[in-house]
Amino acid sequence: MNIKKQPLEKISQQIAAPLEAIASPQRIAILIAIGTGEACVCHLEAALGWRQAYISQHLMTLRKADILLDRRSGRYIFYRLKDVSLLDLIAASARLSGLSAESVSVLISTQVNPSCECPQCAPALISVESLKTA
Amino acid sequence: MNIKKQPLEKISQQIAAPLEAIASPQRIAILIAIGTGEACVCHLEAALGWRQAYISQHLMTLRKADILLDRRSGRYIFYRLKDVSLLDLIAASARLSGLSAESVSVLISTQVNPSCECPQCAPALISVESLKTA
DNA sequence: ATAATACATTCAGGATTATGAATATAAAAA
DNA sequence: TTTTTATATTCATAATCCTGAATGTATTAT
Repeated sequence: MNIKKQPLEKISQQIAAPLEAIASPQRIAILIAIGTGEACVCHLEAALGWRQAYISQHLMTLRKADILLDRRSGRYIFYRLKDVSLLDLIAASARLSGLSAESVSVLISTQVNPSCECPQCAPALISVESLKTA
Repeated sequence: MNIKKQPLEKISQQIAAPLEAIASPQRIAILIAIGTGEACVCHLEAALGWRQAYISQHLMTLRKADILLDRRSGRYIFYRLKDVSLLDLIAASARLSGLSAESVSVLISTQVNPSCECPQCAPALISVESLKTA
């Protein structure tokens, strides 16, 4: 055994730390909405239908727990998962709840929201708009 | 697509349910102490060094969340994980905290506690005791 | 029947969290 | 420079949770 056996109490505390941040319906919805890509706050507003301040608070919790990374681009701030394997953890948790892996992955893949006008989603809308004025 | 797309809000609520029960240092310690085997409350008392009532409360939380199963045998009640893959979820969460998979698995494998006299641990002690009186 | 053992439940206070309202900041546009 | 846009932060409070103390219940032993 070349691994020093740490006390169970200390280990379980470290394991619990990220889980405590993740274990909330709101933050799991946010993490799924971000998925493997990036999302700005306004995208999440459109995707989730919540007020901006509320979303920012949950994002702050996830950032403090070292789960999210952020990147500024102009006046947008894009969030992404620090470790994409977190989605596997969410999938594993879904299995525990009796959900199929697909019922989650279907949601993760929807990156573009028609009611969102952020740089991530807008390109899909431009063609539609330009048709009207043409 | 033959899967009906459920609303994100509902899905994330279902996913969060078990996580909310698990996401606590105390209950993760209990789950690791139970591991792939069975444990009675008195075993957990010895393994964790907590008072009995405190342990029972956390066990109740895990039972309500449908994470643990219990089996009565005489005056002992043995708890076990309903789904052993939960340990994979804990391992995945340990990885997120920067812990090695081994640092957790080492703890999971320690099923016998010398300071516990429950039926699970006593067999290992009998030989030691019988040597003294022989 | 009484006592002892193993475990569960209830209760209560302090600590923490969730959520909304209001406000602040930082970048870009006018 | 003023305004607008996108996002962050602070504050307050109701709700929840953690934890310990006390007590209840079920099973076995005497």
